[in-house]
Order: sequence, then C-alpha cells, then structure tokens
Amino acid sequence: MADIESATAQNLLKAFMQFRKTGWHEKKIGGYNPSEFKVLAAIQQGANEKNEEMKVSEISQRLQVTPPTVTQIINILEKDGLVERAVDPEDRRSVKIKLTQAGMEATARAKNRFTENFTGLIDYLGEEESEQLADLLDKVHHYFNEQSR
Amino acid sequence: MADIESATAQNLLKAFMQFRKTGWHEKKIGGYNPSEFKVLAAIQQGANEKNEEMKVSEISQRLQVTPPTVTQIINILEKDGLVERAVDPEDRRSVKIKLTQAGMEATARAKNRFTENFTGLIDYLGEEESEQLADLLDKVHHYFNEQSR
DNA sequence: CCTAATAGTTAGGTAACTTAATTATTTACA
DNA sequence: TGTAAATAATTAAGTTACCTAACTATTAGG
Repeated sequence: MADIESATAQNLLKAFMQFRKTGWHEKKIGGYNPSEFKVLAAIQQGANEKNEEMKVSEISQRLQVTPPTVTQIINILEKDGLVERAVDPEDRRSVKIKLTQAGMEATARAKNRFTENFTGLIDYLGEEESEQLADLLDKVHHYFNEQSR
Repeated sequence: MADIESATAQNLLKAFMQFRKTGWHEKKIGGYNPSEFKVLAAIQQGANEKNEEMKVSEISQRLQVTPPTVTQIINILEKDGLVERAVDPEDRRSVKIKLTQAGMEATARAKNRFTENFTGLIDYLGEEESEQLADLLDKVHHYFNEQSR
C-alpha cells in the first residue's frame, strides 16, 4: 500500500490541485463562459458528425451534465441569438437545438481562440508526452469509476 | 503547430474533461465538503510543519483562494466546533486558527478516508507512472502560467 | 502623529451545477 | 382502444465554491 506521506503521493496530490486551478479551463473563452462554450462546441460537433441537429438529451449525455443544466445554458444562448430551438416533428417531446448563423460564427471564433491555446500545449509537451498524459488521465478516470461501483 | 482535429488533441481534450468530473475530488470527504476538508487539512499540515497555528492569510495562500473565501469556510468550521479563532497578541490584526479536539479527530478521520482512495490510485498506476503523471501535470500548469503572463 | 499599508471580515454576486416536481407527449399492454 | 407507465424537457429552488468591493481594526513609516 502506498503511503500518503510519500513524496510521490504528495507530488501527485499537489499536481492534481494545481491542475484544477490551471488555466486550460479559462474564465472566458472568446467571450463566453466555459459552460456556454462547451454547449456551443457540442452542438457544432454533433451537427458535424451526424449532419443532424442535437437534442437536449444528447447534449446532456455528451457533456455529462443533467438535462436542466443544458436547458439553462440553452436559454442563455437563445437569448443571445446564438441558438434556436425547434420541436422535433418525429417526437414532439424532443427539442432540437440548432446554431444560428451568428452562433456558427461565434462558435468558430471561440473555438479558434481555444485551439490556439490548446495546440500550443501539445506543441509544448510534444506529441508523445501528450499521448502519455491522456492515457494516464484515462487510467485515473477508470480507477475512480471502478471505485465508485 | 499541432492540429486540434488530430487524434492526440482530441484524446487529450477528452481526458481533461473527464478528469474534471472524476471522483478524486469527491462530493463529500468523510462528511465534509471538499473545500472544508482542504481548509482542515491545511490547518493541520501548517500546524504540523511549523508547530504553530495558521493565520487566515497563510491558509489563503496555501490553498490559492482569496481571504474572504477562507473566512467563510472558517465560519462554518467554527460553528461546527472543529476550529477556534484567536487574535494574535503579536499582531492584533491577525487571527490564528486552531483545530479543536473534535476538529483534530474529524480531520484525522476525513484524511484517512481520503488517503485510502488516493493511495489506492497510486498502487493502481504504479510508482513510476504516478511520478510521470505528476510531472506532466506540472508541465501543463507551467505552460498555462507562462501563457497568462 | 498621522498617513499608508496590512489583516480580516461583511455584503453581495456569479458560475455551474444539482434534485424534485411539473408538463407534454409517446409507448405498451390488458 | 384506453389508460397507465415511461420519456423529454422545463421550472423552481437550492448548493458549492468561488470572487470583488467596501469596511474595520490595527500596525508601520516617514
């Protein structure tokens, strides 16, 4: 059993705490809150992948947040004219979310801004270490998922 | 320049997002909110290291949050009888925070609970990969700190 | 000695969530 | 076929973990 007082444990814990605060998850991304940006990006990606509009439940699943959370963020984006709701004629309980023209432009801009930072990180770490990091974080996620079952 | 659409970028981004949600940062740690637990642990550690009580400003620095945040958490802990305030006679502007007996016991219990999980992770990853992960996260932190200057 | 700096607190706000309850609608089956 | 159960989204209200700005008390510096 590893010892929490060991240098390794201390280092890893400190690294975790630092990382939470760290700026990859900025205050504003191209003018939008991170949560808004994530929803915009999810809508865009979903539309890209399936060539179809995203339902609230799909966004919720993709971002791993509850449906009310998505509803609220969509409300803001709709008020800002970035997004439109349309009842799905196939299943009138569902609501399809679509980016407006302004929304597509805003998303592209924000994504660009985000991309600069993020690809900069990968260049800084190097391809190999970036992959390593992704793998290790996956393992951590896997460990805690097991744990909670 | 790395490409945001590359597999590496996608993987790393996904890993980051997953990690944020991941349960190392649990909802409750031995019955306390993470923020409360962190303050308790900081007080304990500070007292351990310097054999002296922590000032609000020191806790604030250590946890990288503003003094009002610390004040508020201390208020809760004080109400719960885990912590006591005492004006520093050397500098009557300062307030020294001390764990009560109940506070020491609660902190020990919570820390134990936390430790189980965390050392389990290190065992799961192995010593070497744990160090690697800590290093990589440090690099990420370093990169974003540069960026924001 | 008095102005400026420092330590902490108070007041008020925000972002990003959550759960529980409610409203439409659709599905299943008796 | 009619109704009960399930599903999709929303509304309402609450929580956590922060923050900034303004205030109070105390100490330090010229």
